[in-house]
Amino acid sequence: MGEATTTPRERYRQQVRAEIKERAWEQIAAAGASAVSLNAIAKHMGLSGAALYRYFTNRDELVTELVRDAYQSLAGTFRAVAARGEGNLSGLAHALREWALADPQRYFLVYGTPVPGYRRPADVTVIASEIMGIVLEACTPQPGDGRATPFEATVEARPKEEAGQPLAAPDALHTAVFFWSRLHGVLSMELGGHFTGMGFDPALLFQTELELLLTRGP
Amino acid sequence: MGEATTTPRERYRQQVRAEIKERAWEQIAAAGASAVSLNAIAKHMGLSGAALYRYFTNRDELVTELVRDAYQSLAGTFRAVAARGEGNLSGLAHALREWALADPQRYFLVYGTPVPGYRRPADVTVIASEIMGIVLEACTPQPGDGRATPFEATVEARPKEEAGQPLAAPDALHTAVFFWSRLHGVLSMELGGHFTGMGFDPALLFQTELELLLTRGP
DNA sequence: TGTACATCAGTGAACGCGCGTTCACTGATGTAC
DNA sequence: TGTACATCAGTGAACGCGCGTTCACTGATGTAC
Repeated sequence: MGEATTTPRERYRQQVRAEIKERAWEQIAAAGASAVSLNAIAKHMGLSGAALYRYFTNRDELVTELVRDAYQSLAGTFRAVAARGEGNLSGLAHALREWALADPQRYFLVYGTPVPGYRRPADVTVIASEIMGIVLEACTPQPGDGRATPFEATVEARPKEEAGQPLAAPDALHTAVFFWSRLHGVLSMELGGHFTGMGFDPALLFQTELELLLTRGP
Repeated sequence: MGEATTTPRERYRQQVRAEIKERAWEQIAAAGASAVSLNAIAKHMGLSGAALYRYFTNRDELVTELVRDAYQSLAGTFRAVAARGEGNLSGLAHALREWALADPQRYFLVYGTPVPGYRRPADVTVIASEIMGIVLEACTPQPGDGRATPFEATVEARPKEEAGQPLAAPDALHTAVFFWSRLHGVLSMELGGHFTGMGFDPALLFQTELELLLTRGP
């Protein structure tokens, strides 16, 4: 254990911080991100509202911390999947879906409606590009790999251009972006309830979209 | 003009209602949907807060009305496109993108992060399915049309199944759903700023995704 | 081990604020005769 | 056309509420000698 130097006080501090964030997540799950309230969290914890200012300088810092944690959680999930040797597009896709379904509001905090005027802190942007990096890696043909692309179908089998307008080369970045946007499309429609009453199984839709991506590329 | 029976008072009423909604949209554009405030709107219009209760029974009714208007606006846009004879997938896609870019927050009010616990009123759901109906129509081969599907490439040229797992038949509903989810994916990533700093032209991405859909189907 | 001091978690009162909403009212606009 | 009445837009004061945040404080926990 590297944190042997951690004092009991510091440990307690981190526990309370963690509980504050947990309560904040409960509020978000119950009424959306704008419902996060320091006073309400304090009351729920049996503390006075002022006590929370020992742990966060203000409400904004708490929310920013939640956003950061959300990004970090996804990055960690992806890293774990990759470490398990399942860091291909299929593995990442299923990890993404599981992660999103586990806490939809956390997912939306990252990829949902942007709050006008809100700027992601620089370090969060770094985590975001780390996430994209892992996807990108899955889209990059590995040396020693049998195939030249992450797809089962070969690139050559696909039409090179359409109606005289050349399509962008299906390079890794291109693939990663469409991997992301398509899965986000299906996922956010599912979580937003836009499929309900249409007689579709969202899991199957996700799977279908993923398979189309895997077999044909973007 | 069928509204010849409208009294001046009623006309005035509608004007004020319209201005209230306009101010509400400004608030949404500035700080998100949760920032809609009757008092702030009233102050901005030079009225007392209580005056607005002549026009909306409460805050909730105003917000619901905005949601309804957003759906109706998109439905109207789609209807107009169809009436212009451009109701194919390409025409609808570009209309969707224009509509979304014209007012991103309006777009997100419809397809953005769902507010936990919020139920769309029944009549809004009706409009939503009307919108889907127009898309569905564009996905349905028209009698007298030269082609059997809305795609340039024929269905037969595509592999019927992959790895022994049969793909769902690319029928109209299937096509419509993927049309919607893919374009929503690209659009919401663009509007959410998740493409910034990646060196992509969002318009081109949208166009590319659309063309892939048109030439290869879902 | 005991004492003196420093650190720090948490309190409770207070601040100003903006919110949604109600209510009795004034005054202007429209309607009926 | 003029008068009597009804309708209705808007006022302003008031309500209770919860919010974020500050501040001087108490009391418990940790540290130094």
